[in-house]
Amino acid sequence: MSPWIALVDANNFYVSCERVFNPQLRGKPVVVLSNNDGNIVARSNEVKALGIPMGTPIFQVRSQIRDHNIQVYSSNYTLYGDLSQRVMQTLEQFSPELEVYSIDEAFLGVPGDGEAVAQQLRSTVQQWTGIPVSVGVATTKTLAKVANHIAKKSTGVCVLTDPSPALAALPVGEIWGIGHRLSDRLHRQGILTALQLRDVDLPWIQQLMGIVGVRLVQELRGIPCLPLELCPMPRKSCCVSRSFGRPVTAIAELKEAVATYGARAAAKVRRDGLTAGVVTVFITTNRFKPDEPQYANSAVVQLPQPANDTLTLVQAALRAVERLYRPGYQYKKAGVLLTELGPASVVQGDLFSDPAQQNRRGALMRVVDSLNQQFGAGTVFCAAEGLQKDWQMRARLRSPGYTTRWGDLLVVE
DNA sequence: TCTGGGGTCCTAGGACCC
DNA sequence: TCTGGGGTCCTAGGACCC
Repeated sequence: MSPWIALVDANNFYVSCERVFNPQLRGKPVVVLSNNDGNIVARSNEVKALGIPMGTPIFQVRSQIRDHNIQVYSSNYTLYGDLSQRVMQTLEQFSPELEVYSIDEAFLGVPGDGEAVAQQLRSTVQQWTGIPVSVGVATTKTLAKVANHIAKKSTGVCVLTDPSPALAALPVGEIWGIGHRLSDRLHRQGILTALQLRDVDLPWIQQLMGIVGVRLVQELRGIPCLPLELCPMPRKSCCVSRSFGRPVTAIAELKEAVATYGARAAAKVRRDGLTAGVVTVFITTNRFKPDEPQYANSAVVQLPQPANDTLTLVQAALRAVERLYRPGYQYKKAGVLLTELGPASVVQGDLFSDPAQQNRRGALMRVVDSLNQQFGAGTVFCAAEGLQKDWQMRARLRSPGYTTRWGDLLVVE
């Protein structure tokens, strides 16, 4: 195992993605919104400096948007996913020990001179992809997170050779793995800094936080407990859910939405070479409107045998909607969750299944997937998904698909 | 008017079995 | 009054992450 772990984390990733293809945004305050144009999920440094917190609902800061001429974008996950891949491919050049941790973060095992590698990682990613990253280097993942934290606030690179001063300056709630609940619990015990947490008694922390706490303390001490996950474990669930652009009351519309989400989820598990054994559908009204009647429920459909074809999964999801739907409510959100995922290669038929029909379904899905891949998502779809989709989420301010749609290619004049 | 989406892991308690 | 022990599996809820 390499002596160092580097955490490479993109700066303001979604904003940086927008800036790659729209250089006029550089130096200007920019935010990217969540799905349905609801909350701020990415902020440029200029916006952070204004004190607008992460996750703020956009409608609460309308006046600041106007006064400071903040540039606002809807999420463009296709673009961000594509640029993420480019960043990860760049990182692969540096080490075979790469763990892609999220869309904008990766851990790397790096040998030799941590400082030199960190500098090189940073400049190469910038040059090859246009995305600015910060690099934190230390001996465990948790300490690499701390190092990255410092890198972000300083030169973009930090090698943590002596962690103690950094830990003394770090509030316990900012440690990776300590959320606000655990932070409160630790505060009540008089533990305020990362350094204090590092130096607690192990049995005591086991009592307070369980095995998670023990691992965390060990990591702070420089003893690795969280290994690099070099080959990603196959996922265990797949969820597609969205808020609606407006309240939905009719079951017909709810069914369209759930069929749409179910089809998306089916395509995702097929892409990953998986099948699902169970389909769960959930629907809910708007929890932010306590004056309106509230209803939230979910229904589970166990499939007779694991499947990944759109027709089977959508039919199951629609049966669930019929069980769930109650008239008289304003629905705000619905979702489809696929679980009991397993490899598609080992699916075996049950007594009553018709192998010939399954082969035809499989062939059909391969054609559908390749058409949608080639000509764009939505080229071929289930009639149940609807045509108008008036209920669809808002994304009024979406940037073009610069890297994934021929029609959106950047034109240089 | 307007408040996101997609995941993972751990634990406690109950059901069930021998 | 007195009421096994140990193991596994499942589930719901809690907590966290980006």
